[in-house]
Amino acid sequence: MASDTYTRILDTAQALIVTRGYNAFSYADISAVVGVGKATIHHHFPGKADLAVAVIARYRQATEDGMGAMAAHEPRADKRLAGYVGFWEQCIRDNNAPFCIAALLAAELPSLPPEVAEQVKAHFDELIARLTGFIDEGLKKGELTSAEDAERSARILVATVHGAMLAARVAGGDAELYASITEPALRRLTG
Amino acid sequence: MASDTYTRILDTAQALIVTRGYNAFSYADISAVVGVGKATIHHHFPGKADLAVAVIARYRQATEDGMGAMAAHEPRADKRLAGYVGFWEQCIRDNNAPFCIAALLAAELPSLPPEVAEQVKAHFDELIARLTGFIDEGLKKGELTSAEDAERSARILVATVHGAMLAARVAGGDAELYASITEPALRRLTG
DNA sequence: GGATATCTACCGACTAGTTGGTCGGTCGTC
DNA sequence: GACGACCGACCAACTAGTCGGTAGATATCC
Repeated sequence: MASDTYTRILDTAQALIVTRGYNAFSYADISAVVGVGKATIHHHFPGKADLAVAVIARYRQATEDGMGAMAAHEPRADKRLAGYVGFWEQCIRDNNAPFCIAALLAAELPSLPPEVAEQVKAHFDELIARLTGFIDEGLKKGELTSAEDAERSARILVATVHGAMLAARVAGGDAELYASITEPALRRLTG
Repeated sequence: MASDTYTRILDTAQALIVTRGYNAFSYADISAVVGVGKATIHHHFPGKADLAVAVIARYRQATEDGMGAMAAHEPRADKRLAGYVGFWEQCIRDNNAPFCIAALLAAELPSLPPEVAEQVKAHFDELIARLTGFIDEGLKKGELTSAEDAERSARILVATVHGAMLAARVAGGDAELYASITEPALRRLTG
């Protein structure tokens, strides 16, 4: 039973990590935003690494849920991939979570506590596995075309999406730029 | 005339930023590596932002020099692009500077001092401009083929390279993985 | 040529503020 | 009366940055 404060700490931590990364956010920052003492944060999450792990674990779950829902409700592989790519375009446009936490933390990976790094790696594995599944299915059903095998296509797509996020961030949160980079990558699969 | 200490501080700062990012390295770290007092670092670089700006400025110059040398000595556009993509593959393989500083700092952009952020943006602009020039020339000479215009192709290539760096870092510095992602992106242009 | 002034590189010791984290304790609820 | 949520006060370690000062090279003046 996640309490309200618990969830708000998690939300705030997630937002802070998305904009600043792991090393540049502090308990004091969260304390100020949530309006609760620093000790309270330690009560829910003993250490900073615990907090970060909880954030990514929840993020992984949300991703899995989203992917699962897509697998259940959207039969066409091309539309599934468009859904994944388009999801981030919308995030950048709305500026609510304009970056993939795991991608950001991946950049900082060598300076991350081991538990946190493991979560990041796990997210990448899951994401690649999901998309590989979608692409594999799409290739077999003829909804997608690719010169490469499914896994490699998935890795290329994810890399392009992450690189496009970076480009959009440098351009001040330019969702159009993100779209103009990812659209050809998507079209290369959907034909 | 850049003194020895000055250069070593710069080198160390660059190495630290590449592995940890801007927010997770300190004057004390550099002090310990270079073997000079913290005050000495402040003597050469008054503030942390000054140091970071100097690092990226030098990095930008090195990039421009490298790109210029390629433009001068390598006439074929396809080989120029392969040179750019292959450069990073070698960096990852040698593990000397296994990540583009500007790409790493781009992720941290919202938490960067404005002067540093500006340098990062400037690097991206220069890099895109250079590659756009290469691709534009290559398209006209028939050495390259692309469904998109030169600038867009350049942005796609850069995004793929940066995303592939991220993937390689997550995979523990896997240069093969980097190559397997970037190679198709390159082949899409070189035909 | 010798005394003097200036400059650069460098350092130890310090500061104010922040970091993640601990402690003992209070409050309300079950 | 036990328990979870919460808090203020505290801590040692670290942060970027400052200060006054030293050693050595170089330039200036007589």
